[in-house]
Amino acid sequence: MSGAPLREKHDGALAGRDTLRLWLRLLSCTTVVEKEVKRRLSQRFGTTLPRFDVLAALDRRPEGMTLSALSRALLVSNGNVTGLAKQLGEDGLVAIEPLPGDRRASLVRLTEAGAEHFAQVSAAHHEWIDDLLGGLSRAQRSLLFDLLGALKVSIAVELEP
Amino acid sequence: MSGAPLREKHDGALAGRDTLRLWLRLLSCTTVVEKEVKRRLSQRFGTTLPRFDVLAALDRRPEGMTLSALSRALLVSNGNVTGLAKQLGEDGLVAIEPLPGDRRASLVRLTEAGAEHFAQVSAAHHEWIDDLLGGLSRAQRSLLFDLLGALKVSIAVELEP
DNA sequence: CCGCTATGTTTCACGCCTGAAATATCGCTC
DNA sequence: GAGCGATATTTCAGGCGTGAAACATAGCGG
Repeated sequence: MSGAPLREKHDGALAGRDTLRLWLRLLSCTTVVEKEVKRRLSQRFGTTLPRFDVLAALDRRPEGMTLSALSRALLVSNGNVTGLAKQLGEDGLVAIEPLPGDRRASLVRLTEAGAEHFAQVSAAHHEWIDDLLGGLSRAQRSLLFDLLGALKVSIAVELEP
Repeated sequence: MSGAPLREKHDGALAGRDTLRLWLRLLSCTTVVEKEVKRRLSQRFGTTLPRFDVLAALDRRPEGMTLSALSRALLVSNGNVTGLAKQLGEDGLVAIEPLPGDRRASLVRLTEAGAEHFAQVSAAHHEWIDDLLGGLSRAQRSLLFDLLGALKVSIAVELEP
C-alpha cells in the first residue's frame, strides 16, 4: 500500500474521466438550447433572455418584488438587476415604485403592457422548449428530470459547507 | 372531438409543462456548476473560463489551430477568439504565427509556459468537476450521460433542417 | 439617543460575447 | 489574368454579468 493517488469521496471507485465527460455533455446540451432560445428571442421578439427572465420572475408575483429579491431569484448581481429593471421601466413593461415602510427599497411590478408582452413571449418560449426537448420520450424526460434532481441536490450538498 | 389544442410532434401525448420544468432544471444544474468553476478559476488561478477553454482546445492540438478553427471548436464568434488569443499571446501562453501557405490565416499554438499552466489548471478543474458531479453513483452518472447523449442528438435533429 | 452592523441600491471598471462591417487573401472559372 | 464568391481576420458598438466601492436606510442593543 504505498502511494495510490486515491480520491474516493463518494464513489466506490475513482470517479475518473467519465465525470468530466458527463459535465461537458451537460454543458453542451444546455449551451445549444440556450443559444437557440436567445437567437429566437432576438429575432422574433427583439428582446433578450435576461429581460425575459426578469419578466418571468415578476409574472409569478403580481404584488411585485424588490430589486434584491429579484437578484436573488435570478441568481445575478444587484447591479445587474438595477440596469435591467431601469431598462424595462423605460420600455413601460415594469413599474418601479417606492416600497412602503422601507425607504431603501423599491418595488418592481409588471405593468399591464408588460404582462401582455410576457404572455406572448412566454407562449412562444414554451413551444420552443417543447420542440427542442420533445424529442425524448416521456419516460426519458421523466428519468432525466429525476436524475438532474438528484444531481442538483448532490451539488448543493457539495457546495453547502 | 372538438378542439383539442394538440401538439403531438414526437410524444404520444402532449409534451406539456414538464418539458419546461426539465429545461429549467437542466439550466439550473449547469449554471450552478459553471458559476462555481468560474469562481474558483478566478480565485485560485486568476484566470477565466473562456481563457481556459481556449487553452484546452489548443492542448488537444499540439500542432496548433487557426483562429477560425478555434472559434468553430469553441462555438464562439471569430471576433471573440481574436481578443482572447491576443490576450493569451501577450501573456506568453500561446504563440501566434503565420500559417504557411495561407496568408490570411494565423496559427495559434500553446507555448511551453502555456502547456504547463494549462496542466496545472486542468488538473484542478478536473478535481472540481469530480467533486461537484461525483455525488451521483457511477450508475447514475452513466445513465445521465446516455440520456444527455440522446437529448443532444434529438436537439441536433430538431435544429438541423 | 447613539453607534454599529446588516441590508438595499447604484455606480463603475472590466471581461465576455455577438453580429455586422471592413479588409485581405484564396482559389476557381472563363 | 481578371473577376468573383468563399474564407480568415479584425474592429466596433452594444448588451450582459461581476465584484467592489460608495451611499442611504433599518433595526438592534446598550
